Amino acid sequence: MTVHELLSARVAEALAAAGAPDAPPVVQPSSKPEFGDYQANGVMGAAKALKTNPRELAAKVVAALQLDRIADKVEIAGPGFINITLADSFLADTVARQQADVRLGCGARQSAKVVIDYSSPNLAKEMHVGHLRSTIIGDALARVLTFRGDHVIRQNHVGDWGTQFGMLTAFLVETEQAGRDELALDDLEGFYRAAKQRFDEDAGFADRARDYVVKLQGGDVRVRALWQRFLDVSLAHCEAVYTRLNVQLTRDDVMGESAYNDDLAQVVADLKALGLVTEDQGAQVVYLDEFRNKEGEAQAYIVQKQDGGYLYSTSDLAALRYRFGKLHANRLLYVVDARQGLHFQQVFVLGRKAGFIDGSIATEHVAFGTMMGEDGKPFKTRAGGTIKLVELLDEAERRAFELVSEKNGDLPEAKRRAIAHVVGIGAVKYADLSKHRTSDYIFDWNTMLSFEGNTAPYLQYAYTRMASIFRAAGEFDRHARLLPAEPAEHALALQLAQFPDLLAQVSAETCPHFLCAYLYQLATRFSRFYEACPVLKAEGEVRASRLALCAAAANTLKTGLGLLGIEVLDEM
RNA sequence: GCGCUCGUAGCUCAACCGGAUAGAGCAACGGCCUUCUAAGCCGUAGGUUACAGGUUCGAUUCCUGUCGGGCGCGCCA
Repeated sequence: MTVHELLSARVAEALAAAGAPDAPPVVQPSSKPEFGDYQANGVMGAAKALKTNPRELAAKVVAALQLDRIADKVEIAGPGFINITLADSFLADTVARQQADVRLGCGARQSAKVVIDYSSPNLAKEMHVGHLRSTIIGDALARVLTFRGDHVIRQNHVGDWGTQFGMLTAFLVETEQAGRDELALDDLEGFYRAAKQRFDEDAGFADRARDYVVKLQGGDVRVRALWQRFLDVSLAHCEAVYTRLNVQLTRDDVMGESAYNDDLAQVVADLKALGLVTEDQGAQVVYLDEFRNKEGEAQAYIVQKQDGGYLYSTSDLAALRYRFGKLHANRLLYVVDARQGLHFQQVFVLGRKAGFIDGSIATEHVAFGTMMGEDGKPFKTRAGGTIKLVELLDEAERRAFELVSEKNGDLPEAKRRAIAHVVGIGAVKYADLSKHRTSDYIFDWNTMLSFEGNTAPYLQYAYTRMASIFRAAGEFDRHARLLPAEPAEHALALQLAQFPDLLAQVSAETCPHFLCAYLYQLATRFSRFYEACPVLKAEGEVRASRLALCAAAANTLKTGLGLLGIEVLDEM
């Protein structure tokens, strides 16, 4: 049982004993240090329901509250808040128990089978900064859920199908026949641009491209082979980016649009059999009552074009059915741009209506904001293009290398390069993960590549301070008895004890920024402890306790950053 | 036109589903390295939470309206 669960249960019992059996306890970490460690706000609501005086009810609740050996102090404040200060010994025991557990107290719960759809780049082009959010938010969620004991299945729903692949394969044939090596596939972006230009300028080529689409989707062996070659190159590029970003996606996780090609006709046939489909102007359309506007007009959801072709609306239905029926998931997460919100609502509603999924499965669109430019308008470079992801990572590592050379120039260059990699990539990822995912995303080199304040390097720096202490200390007992007597020690121990509750929140709300905020607070509390409480200069059991507290902090910080896909360093 | 979403310090962002005096970082100003890494710590200043109503003990949070940004709405994904 976590600290929050324990306190909630005890306050609920006390409320029941005081005559409010069904009142929610509303326990949460205190908003200010003066209010103790936790506050229970449920009394006011309960008093209102019972039509009694909240202060009097609070007194009854406090009298009934069983927190022996848990809390040091329980006070009533304001209109009926109950402020709880936890006992140092309780915090010490809680932290010690967590540290003895590989899951840091986050396991032992009912696990779910969760499919997470994330990253999902279009393989026609190189990955650009717009792919960052889905990739790292999804990866962090996959790690957190796995850590908590869920069975996570990653699905990289790459864009590997559709009209542009006809154009690209046709162009591949052309360039090779012409022996134009300068258009080799190692520059995917340039290759795409050249193909697009050719498509726009030459009607003959455009016709050939359209013919290739038909051949590709019809299973033509030669065109399929060209297509496969293109995909191999593009996927290799993605994998290089994933490796560099420390993102746990492999080729085994790829389940692209093309994988559902053979199911699409069946999806439409099933929808028709259920009487859900209407033909309109030659297209097969589903109208859903759930999406009517005030005039009573239903939103159209096209599942088949008038030329017989299918759309992503169809393949998403096929994927939905696959993830439920074949993968047997009971939770589906789609880490996709918020602009597709309506689309996913339609997919979920229609999928349920068509029986592709049932009520036992949770479907969640883990939406994130649109990337904007520094002027607050939709993002574009001066040339109207996009910034490649590798360019961002190059710049991040370059700046980090400059900084580490300035701060710690005595280190050998290879070491500084290695540090710059971890710091630079960490900064980029943290800058993104630390923002609420639903807010629009402003792309800015400086804020994204900052190394001060609430940034990954700050957290990594705190870790190096811990590591430095361990180096100087030599052998010590990581599990020595904790005696968090000083305020800074108490605050740090409290923070550590809250780790399981925090991860539960991240899992429930699918919000990695909660974890960032937690780790920042952890690092801050450690830094204060570091300033206020000498470790190596202390003696006897105090020294042993502080070393063990550092060890617990280091373990939690490293684990937490690891769940964000961010590495730590022993020195930087 | 309809729908979704957002509007918080000069800037970038929080605020744990209605709780106490709205918190951080950056930028500004002032302190702290002979002592475990100063990428740090401490302090000062900075707010009519876009605006107007409403709901109640209590609203950044919920409801209505207005203004403003972004996005989405039948054959791209």
